[in-house]
Amino acid sequence: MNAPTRKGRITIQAVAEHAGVSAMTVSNVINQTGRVGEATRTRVRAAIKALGYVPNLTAQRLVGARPTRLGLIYRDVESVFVSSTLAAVSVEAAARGLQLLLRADEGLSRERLASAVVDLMRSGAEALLLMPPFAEMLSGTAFLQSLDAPVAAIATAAPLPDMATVRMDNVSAARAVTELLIGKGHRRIGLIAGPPQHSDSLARVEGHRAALRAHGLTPSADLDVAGAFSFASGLDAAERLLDLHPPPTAIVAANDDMAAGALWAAHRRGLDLPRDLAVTGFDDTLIATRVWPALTTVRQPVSAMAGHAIDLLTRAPPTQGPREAQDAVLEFTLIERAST
Amino acid sequence: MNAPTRKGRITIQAVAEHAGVSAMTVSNVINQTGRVGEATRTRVRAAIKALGYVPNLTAQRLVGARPTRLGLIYRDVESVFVSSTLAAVSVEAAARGLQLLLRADEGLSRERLASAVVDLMRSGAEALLLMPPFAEMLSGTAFLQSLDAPVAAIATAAPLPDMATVRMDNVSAARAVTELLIGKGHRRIGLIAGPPQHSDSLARVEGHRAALRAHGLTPSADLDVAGAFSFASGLDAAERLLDLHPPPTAIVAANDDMAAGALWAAHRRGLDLPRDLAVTGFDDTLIATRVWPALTTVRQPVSAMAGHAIDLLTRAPPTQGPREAQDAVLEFTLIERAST
DNA sequence: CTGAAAGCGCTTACAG
DNA sequence: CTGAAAGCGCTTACAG
Repeated sequence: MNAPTRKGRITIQAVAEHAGVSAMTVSNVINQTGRVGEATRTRVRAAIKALGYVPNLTAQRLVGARPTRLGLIYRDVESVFVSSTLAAVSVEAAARGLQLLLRADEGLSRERLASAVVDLMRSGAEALLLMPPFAEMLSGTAFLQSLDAPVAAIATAAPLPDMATVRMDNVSAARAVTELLIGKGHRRIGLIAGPPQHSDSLARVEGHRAALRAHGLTPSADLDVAGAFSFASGLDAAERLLDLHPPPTAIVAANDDMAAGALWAAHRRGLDLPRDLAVTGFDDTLIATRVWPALTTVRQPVSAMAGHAIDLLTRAPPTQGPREAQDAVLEFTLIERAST
Repeated sequence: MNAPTRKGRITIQAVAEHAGVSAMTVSNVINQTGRVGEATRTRVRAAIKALGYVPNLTAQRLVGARPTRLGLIYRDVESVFVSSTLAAVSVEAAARGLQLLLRADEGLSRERLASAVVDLMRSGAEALLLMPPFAEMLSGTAFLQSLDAPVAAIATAAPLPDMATVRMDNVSAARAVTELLIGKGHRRIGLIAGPPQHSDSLARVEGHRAALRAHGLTPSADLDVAGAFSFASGLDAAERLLDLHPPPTAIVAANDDMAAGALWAAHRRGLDLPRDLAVTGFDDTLIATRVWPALTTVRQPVSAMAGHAIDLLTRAPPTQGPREAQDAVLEFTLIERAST
């Protein structure tokens, strides 16, 4: 098996000569643009195959109209969810031959976020991929309006008027989780919420409460504790819940990291899980199957979301006045494991 | 705050006009190549700043000699280590404005691996980043010799003759882990090894045995169990170790995922950790601080390794006969947590 | 020290 | 249906 040498790279020109046509016709065949005769098309395809031609993405990009460089703002890489999402976005972008430009923004200020986005665009980003809380922070701002590039968000709770969204139904998913617990006889269920800046976090709280109400249970204030999506915040929140008299028999956490914290709090007190306490997570990150006992959780289809959002971003026709925002809702899966 | 529009992007030409020089001089200032007068340099820099100019990477790439597209082969994305490494490589590559081309290869065949690499090069990869077991599989082959592109590997156990390597001292790290346990009085220590195709895995076994010998302990065959770096394999291996009479008082696992499996085996038997059993991992992945109890482990500087390897790859002078392989050894950190 | 010219490998209007 | 020409935004020899 021989490796292709760098200099000997096959160009569109070589294919054109081999097929006895112009480079432009080869381009037309590849991009399925323009009308090309069936015979010519076949001949060009044969030449491409014979020479093992692969278009040079860089050249394609230099001139192409479609966005090929994606900007992504992220925060909290230490979080398993963010780390996995970054990996998923990378894989999906690479699979489409796109370049990814990343920028961390740990602040909560709109100003700083906007300047991070500007930097990203200056560095060559031609489309913007967001996730909570950035999507919510930017939505509705004049800054976003002034951004002459397609924008999409994944994992938001609801469609947004000024950007494409790809998401799952967080309310229904959270409702399903709590109903699972109610079905198992739990009546006193603690909730560890996520940060209010994240719309998905709020939707999960809403779903939880809807399930309680639907089953004639009154959501009580002392059973609702605020968290921040972090492991440490989950641990703290669970400690407070377990200090109640009587303590809850189950804890619903708005993500896996906080659920892992709840497991720790239970272990510290020597509780027998799930007999003394049931715990649920959200996202089905890698840790869900590593902690003890394994977490009942909701699988969020992150890779599919990322791929879908990227497709919306790169297939969007080049800017031509205000586009109507698209919205896609992907399926979630409730996964029952040993923690309930 | 205003966003830059796509069409209005500032080019090298604009900077040149603003500074009253040629585009080539601007290029020379940016790339610090060629001799440019101090006054001119200052003027150009001012123009760059005034206009907020950022070079167009795509154009730079089309013509540039240095590799700007990195190929990476990976496997086992479900593994926390691999997922984090992918995220780390993405971040490091993006920080340098490089494009990452990914390809999964789940097989163990050299043929398939080689054809995956060829595909990657055909798609435009100009340099190749490897990790175990791929680095070991390719090293010494004629195929690698025929590859006209720089190659680097991270996380191998030893330098390799035909590629650059960036790694840590796995032998010393594993030795330190086992000595920590010996220092705490453990004399009967079980080992869950990783797959033999990974050189780092073998080095960890070696370090463990060296520690035993150094303290007059005889490595016994029944205490050494084979694993595969996966959680499930760690669980299985630990079950076998705990079935021994007498069982070990400590288990050293060659990575965190297998250590998590060992924790599960212990929990299933109702053992009190670390009193009844101490467990150690390796890598300090995200799960190390989520499992209960938190794992004593070795932090492998993955991001730094990735960054360093990428620098070696992209700063290498364009192919000019056989290069001597470079090797860098980064520091590890032994982290003691509640599992020991 | 500085620049005019050629070219990287494609695609996009525009002709024919 | 097919092609000649221009151009995307840079950098690289080569002059001066």
